[in-house]
Amino acid sequence: MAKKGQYTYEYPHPAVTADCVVFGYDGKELKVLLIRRGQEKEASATAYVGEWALPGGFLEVDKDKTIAHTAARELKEETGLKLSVKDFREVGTFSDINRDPRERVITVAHYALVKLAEVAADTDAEKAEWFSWTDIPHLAFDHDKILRVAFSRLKQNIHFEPVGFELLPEVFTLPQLQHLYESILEVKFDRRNFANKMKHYEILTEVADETPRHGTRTPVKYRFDKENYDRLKSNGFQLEF
Amino acid sequence: MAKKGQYTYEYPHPAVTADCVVFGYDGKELKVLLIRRGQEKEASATAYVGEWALPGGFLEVDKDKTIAHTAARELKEETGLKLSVKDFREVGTFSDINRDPRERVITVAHYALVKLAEVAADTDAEKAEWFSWTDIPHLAFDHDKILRVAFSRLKQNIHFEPVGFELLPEVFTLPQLQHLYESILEVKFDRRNFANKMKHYEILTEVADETPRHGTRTPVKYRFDKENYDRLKSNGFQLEF
DNA sequence: GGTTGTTTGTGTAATTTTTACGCAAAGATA
DNA sequence: TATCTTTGCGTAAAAATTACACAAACAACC
Repeated sequence: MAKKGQYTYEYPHPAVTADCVVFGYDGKELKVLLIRRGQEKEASATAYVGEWALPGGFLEVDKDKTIAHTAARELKEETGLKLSVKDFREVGTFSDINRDPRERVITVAHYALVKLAEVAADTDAEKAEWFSWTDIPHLAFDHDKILRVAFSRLKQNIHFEPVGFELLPEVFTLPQLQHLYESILEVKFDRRNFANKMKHYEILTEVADETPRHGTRTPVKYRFDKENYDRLKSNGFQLEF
Repeated sequence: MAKKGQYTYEYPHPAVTADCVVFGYDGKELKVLLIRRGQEKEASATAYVGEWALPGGFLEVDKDKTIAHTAARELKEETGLKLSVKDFREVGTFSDINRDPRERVITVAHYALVKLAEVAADTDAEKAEWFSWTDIPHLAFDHDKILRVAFSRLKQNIHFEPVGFELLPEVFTLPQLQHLYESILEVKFDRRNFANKMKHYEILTEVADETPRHGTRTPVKYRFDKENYDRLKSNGFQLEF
């Protein structure tokens, strides 16, 4: 353990943290990964022990190349989830002078999208838990606010980026995709118009169906065509949902 | 002056700064306010002395309520320009481990839009200078990158917010407004379609013309109708330019 | 004072995009 | 076998976007 008072500066410095809003989708609801505070073997005295919070932690000044690296490292440490640095999108900075009772802490919030089915096994159930978007508990610090801003950022970004495909499994159906869009945008679409519009973009590839699904007519399965998406995008096309 | 080594922490802390990209518009070109580094009577040893840079400076840990307050305070100190805290929109965080040669410095970039004609007299010509967007010098630190990101953020936001009106004088003409949109979006519009679309939004109020203008047919003058804009917006309308 | 050149304002038809909507087939359940 | 839910498909109406031409205001020039 480091000796107290080891690091001195001529002027006061704030602590800087990165927080992570990790969104997942189980085919029905949008979910968020939260941790319970307290178990940490961390530097500073803990605060909000026992409460739910966003995963996150302190920037390591001489290790973390960027604040996104902090986010990735802390997410791994606190939840077991190992994501690439470029999976994190910045939400914004939260800097209210009293947002942390211990000392002045500025946090840079990020969000990330994961394929829930594929990563569910990786999340350390001891520390972390997936919560439905509609059933989020009260959170520590200003994390409620961060969560709201992160969601609104996701809602904006879905208009211009194919973020939906990062939340769905490799192979998915149109009704699944539509339901996801409806969950994020909080609206309802007409099934036929949604399908027409999606197909018009030519970014879906039909996949040969193997495993029939549950109790109704089996929907056609698709895969996101990233090659074509990148090609269209480089030709100046916009997604515009 | 504070004694050296006065502030100690158990773990290393980064310094945090706020930088400001202030955009103005002179009726012809988009402009940016820059300062020349060096004159500062600041805490830390200076870096990039004599080079051009974005105005900005260090968070005062126990004074600045939020990082936006830092931006406003530093802009005032360095350029004389006094803006309200809510005039600043966050661009993003820049945190590369080597972006400042002195110590680890995280900066939160902001942008602000001003009515150039009204504030030009306030800017301290000793320290600050307005540069045309098309003729920006090389900047200190990673400020070139920050500037590019700030501009792209402005470019995005103009689609959803009436940002154009923050850059124009109270009273302006349609050709001025169109030219501003073209400058920011880097496209050309058809004059008639632009006028039709704008008028369709019903956010412009015609103003009785008093002072005829320069060498051609005098254009009709307008004022931004904020009341109606807010009303339309609360009814769920979108600007969508 | 007339001519020329530049800038502004206006409206409509053609095209494209978005919206609204009905029906038949696939499979599950009773 | 009948019924229910879910999926896939296409078209007509409405709305938005685009393309486009001419006349009037004013300045500058002769």
